Amino acid sequence: MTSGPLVILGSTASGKSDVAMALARLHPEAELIAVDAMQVYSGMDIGTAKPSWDDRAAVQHHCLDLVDVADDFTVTHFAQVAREAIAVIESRNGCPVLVAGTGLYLRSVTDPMVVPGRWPEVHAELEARLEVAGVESLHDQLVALDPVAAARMEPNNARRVVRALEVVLGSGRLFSSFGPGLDTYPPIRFEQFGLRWPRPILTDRIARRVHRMIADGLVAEVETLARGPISRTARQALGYKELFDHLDGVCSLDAAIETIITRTRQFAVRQERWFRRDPRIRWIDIDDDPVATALPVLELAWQSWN
RNA sequence: GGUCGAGUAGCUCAGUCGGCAGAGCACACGCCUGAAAAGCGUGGGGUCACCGGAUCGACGCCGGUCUCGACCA
Repeated sequence: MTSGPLVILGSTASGKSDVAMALARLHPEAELIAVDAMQVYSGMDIGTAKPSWDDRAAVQHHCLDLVDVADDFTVTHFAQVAREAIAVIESRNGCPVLVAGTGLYLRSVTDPMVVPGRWPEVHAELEARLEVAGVESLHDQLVALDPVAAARMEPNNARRVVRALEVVLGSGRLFSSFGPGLDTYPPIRFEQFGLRWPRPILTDRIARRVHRMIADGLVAEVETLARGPISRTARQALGYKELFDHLDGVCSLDAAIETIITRTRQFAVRQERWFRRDPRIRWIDIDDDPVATALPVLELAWQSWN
């Protein structure tokens, strides 16, 4: 059986970074690629649980700090950078190991995804129509133009309806004609391992981690960001948007922390739901020490890979 | 001790004239193609504090009990 680069994936607080670091320390040729929609922002370190500077000095990391917090960021940009990183690592006989928490970003790297282009003027016009005419009107038009795409989304999901119409009107092609969709899982060269926890234990880990982030100075980090411009993409990061609210006087610090914990828990569940649909993932069940449990499994895979 | 108010889903609370028990959040399940830590859909869940009464019929009306809060003593 041929196998390719390893992917270590899991929800937030699943311990995937620790496991990846432990694996990389055993294999000097390993280089880590962070597949994470928020760790691409420089200046957002504590709240995104970015690898420490010590870890980054010990093991080569990629796809961290790609852009300034003032910039928007997209899947396509990520896919491009990550694919380049993989190519560079392999060209010097290194071994890329993807550490993934953002499902869509991971698919954009591992799968042959064709993401349609952008048509900003069409998009702006659709947003304007959304204001006056409402989602139903736009969805009706999508049903008429691209029934397949329309059937794949909730009529109420304005963001997706607008995007699909943007592509149809802008490209002259059907939105549904771009790639097979996310619900097909073709064979790929990546070997994916998922870290899976009993939910109550993960919930507890999340709460403890949020409190540790606060103790580590997350509020000060957010205060620093609040002084400068920040993109809508970065602004919505968990732990940041709630503390922006707190700093604006919307809620107390304790209330903000409770909200962060709740939303992070919900996010972790959404990550699990995304990943568990992918039949290509091999799951490692953990209920205590992620490194001790997962490392032997990954070592086996590593041996058959190299 | 007295007066008034409150008690309804895990939480915060709506519930009109007595006529099938509701919302938001939480939770569970699902979706996802240039914002994805984003955006959306579906669902489960009730001794309407308790006991009794009048009524064809009570969360609602009458009597009593308990708990909480405010005020008065």
